[in-house]
Amino acid sequence: MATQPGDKIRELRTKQNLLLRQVTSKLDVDTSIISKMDRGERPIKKEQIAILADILKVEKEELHTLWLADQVKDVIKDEPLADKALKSVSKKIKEVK
Amino acid sequence: MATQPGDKIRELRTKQNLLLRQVTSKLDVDTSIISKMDRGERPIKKEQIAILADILKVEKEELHTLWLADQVKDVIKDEPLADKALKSVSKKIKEVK
DNA sequence: TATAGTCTTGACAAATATTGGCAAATAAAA
DNA sequence: TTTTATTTGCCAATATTTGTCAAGACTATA
Repeated sequence: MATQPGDKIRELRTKQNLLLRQVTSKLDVDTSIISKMDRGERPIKKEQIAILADILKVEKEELHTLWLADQVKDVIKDEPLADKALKSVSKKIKEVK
Repeated sequence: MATQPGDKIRELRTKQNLLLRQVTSKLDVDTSIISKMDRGERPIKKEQIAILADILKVEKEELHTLWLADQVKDVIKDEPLADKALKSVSKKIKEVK
């Protein structure tokens, strides 16, 4: 299963036999950018997620959650205190609700 | 209780009757910067956390966890899917262990 | 092998964001 | 009030991010 947004995007694209070029046209970037986004070499912008979900006929929410988790992972990777920090944030979120 | 690193730093500093100027000397930045960091107007760098913990005689880990949580919060704030994303990241972390 | 189509890579410039310093304004203390 | 401490807004320097381009690699087909 795809756990990174890039993997998911590639998976969806290839399954639907879409070329990079066909995706870029709506996303308004060069094919090379998408190629890189696919492989996690370039970050994906939040606005692009919505467009991609549209093109690839997948729930925006699914892709967006994947993207958001990836953003978080970027912050806490290599951090020994990651677990503590995550718990504290989760707790704080609940309090707000 | 202080939940943001800035609040904590200010709390510690004032309790110990330290002036901004006295903190800046070891941190090598202008007082205005620390004033801003205190109030969350400027981000605090990771390296500065260790120095601050030193100056303020507090556990590095405590300050660092606070800082990390703040970084995460920055990413997920205003995100309706925050909770889902956080859970998925937590899960992923455990798997790695 | 040759060719055409697709994808990947790296270098580059432009745009954007981040940084800290300074000086003036404000607040607090004496 | 005078002095000291903190805050604020703005600036220039620096760093990061962005997308484009062109060249190279890969794949399939004839």
